[in-house]
Amino acid sequence: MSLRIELEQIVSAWAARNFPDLPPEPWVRPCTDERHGHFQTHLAMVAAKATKQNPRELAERLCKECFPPEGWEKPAVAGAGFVNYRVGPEAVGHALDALRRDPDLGIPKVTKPETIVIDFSSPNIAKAMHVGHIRSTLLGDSLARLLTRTLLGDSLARLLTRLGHRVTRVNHLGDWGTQFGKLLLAYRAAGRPPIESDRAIDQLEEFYKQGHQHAESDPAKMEQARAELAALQVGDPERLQDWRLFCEKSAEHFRRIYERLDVRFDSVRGESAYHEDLPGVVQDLLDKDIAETSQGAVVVRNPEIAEEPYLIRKSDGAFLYATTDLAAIRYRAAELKADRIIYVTDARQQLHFRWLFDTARRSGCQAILEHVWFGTILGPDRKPLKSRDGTPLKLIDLLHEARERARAILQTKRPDLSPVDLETKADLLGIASLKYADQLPNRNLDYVFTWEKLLAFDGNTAPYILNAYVRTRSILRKAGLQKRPDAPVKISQLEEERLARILLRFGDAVELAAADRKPHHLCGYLYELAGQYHRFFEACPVLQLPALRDSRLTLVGLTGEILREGLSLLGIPTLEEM
RNA sequence: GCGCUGUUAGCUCAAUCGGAUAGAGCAUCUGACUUCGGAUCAGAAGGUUAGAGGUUCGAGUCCUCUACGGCGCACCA
Repeated sequence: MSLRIELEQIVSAWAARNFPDLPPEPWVRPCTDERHGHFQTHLAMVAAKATKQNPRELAERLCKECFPPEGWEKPAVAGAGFVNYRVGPEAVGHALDALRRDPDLGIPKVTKPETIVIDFSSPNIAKAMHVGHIRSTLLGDSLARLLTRTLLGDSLARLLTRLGHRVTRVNHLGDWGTQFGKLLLAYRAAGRPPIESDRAIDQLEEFYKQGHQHAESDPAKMEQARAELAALQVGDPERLQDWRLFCEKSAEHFRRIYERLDVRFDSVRGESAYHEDLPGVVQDLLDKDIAETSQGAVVVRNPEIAEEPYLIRKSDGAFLYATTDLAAIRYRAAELKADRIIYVTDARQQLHFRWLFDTARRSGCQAILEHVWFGTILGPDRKPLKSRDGTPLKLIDLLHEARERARAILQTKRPDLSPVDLETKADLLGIASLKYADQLPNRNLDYVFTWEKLLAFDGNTAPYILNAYVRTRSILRKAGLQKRPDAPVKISQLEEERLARILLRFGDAVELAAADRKPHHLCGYLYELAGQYHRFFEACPVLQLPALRDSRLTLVGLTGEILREGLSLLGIPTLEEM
């Protein structure tokens, strides 16, 4: 248990006894300025306001009645009614004893485990994955890891699986939309040529582009494209065969990218899987008087959301992605037993999801529905990031470039590496940097992408944190150890006490990132930890002082484990040396 | 027009659902290499948090208005 939580329990118990009407909130927080103390509570001021008492007097009382645990200093009142607490070195040592025995490294268990479906990534068939998919892919992956880890916990977790969230990662592929009419049109006009695996996606994109151009400029072609789609959707064998080919080739492309990113799914289920459910979904909404017909189409209305209605069936009888999403919710609630469904998409779909959730709830959906949205990745010109020719930047090119740049830097820093080693490390560093840089900014904001920032080695970057990790490994190697010793930690210097206190905050950081669905909180924590480790490293010799050696090696080992675990929650691998 | 969202140091970003003197990195300047890995560390400088009101012990954070930007508003996904 973290120092903060230990104190939190004491203070919140006092709050519950004396001010039962106050809404629960975390009363104990780390001080922003160490000079005030290590932890503070503003409880007295909030309680004073609610009960019209004097805040300083209340703070004095809190001080007297809320004894901190053994080994802490006496609390003190400051400012308008803050109460400050300071931990002593022995208490920090004791807390570390608990931390080093905790296989979960301080990550708390959820009290109410849920079955959670996370819908993320969702690329379209016959199109290369591009830069627009990266945030959803990485954010969704991190959320899945965070939510899983929060509950599952490492080894102890197997015993406690039933106490953890059960996370199902879903890739909802765009494999059934109107783009297939245009694609089929051009593909068949070209005589259905074979699709070659190594450039399959490029070929398919080219056909789509042709079909799109033709259809846009020629109403007759547009009509043909519509006919192609209709033929596919009623199950024409030849079109179906073509469609399957497109899906297969696209799946290979996705698989290669997910493999490189180390992202996996429990369920890959495209829009086509819901095709047969759609008439029933619309009929059900009509039966329940949630939907109505309007100008030949079927719509849902809710003036609280918008004037314009939500379209679930076109006047020509075709269905839309709204309909598919409604069908998917039913499937996930009924078949996957989801208590909660989390959608990870860009900000532009907010209105769609408001409609979707509202409609689903009105039709009786019990699952909690959540839209976790994120901003756009911008180029240096503050416009959405594009490749040189103006098309969306392809993910595969992004990964390639990341590796090239990482290799170039490695070659100057580590000319001694063997070619094989160089390749492996360049690949890992490139991907680690890319993943970290993408998850560092608050997901709600647009952010500006630059290669310089991405692969920089100083500042808040993956290489900086990995460097700290590598140094922890290096010291243990030098000490002749495979893993950390498990010795009591004796705090003797300020820089090691600071390091220890940060280590003890890991659980809080993970919990915050998971609760907020914002992995960037974890990035901030890891950066702080890596920075403090570097300062500790400067100030505190580890191997030279026999009396402190085991204690400090334990601290070093714990730092390494938490860095590794934290990075892995972000989907970022570590390496033993770089 | 309606709605969502944003504006913090020259640049890129933080700030734990209202807490103490708003923090980092880059860029600029100054130091520390007989190193447990210098891909590091120490320090300087840089701010009226877009602007104006309001709420209160306390506002970058909440409310109102204004300015500027991004995005979305049936028959694409």
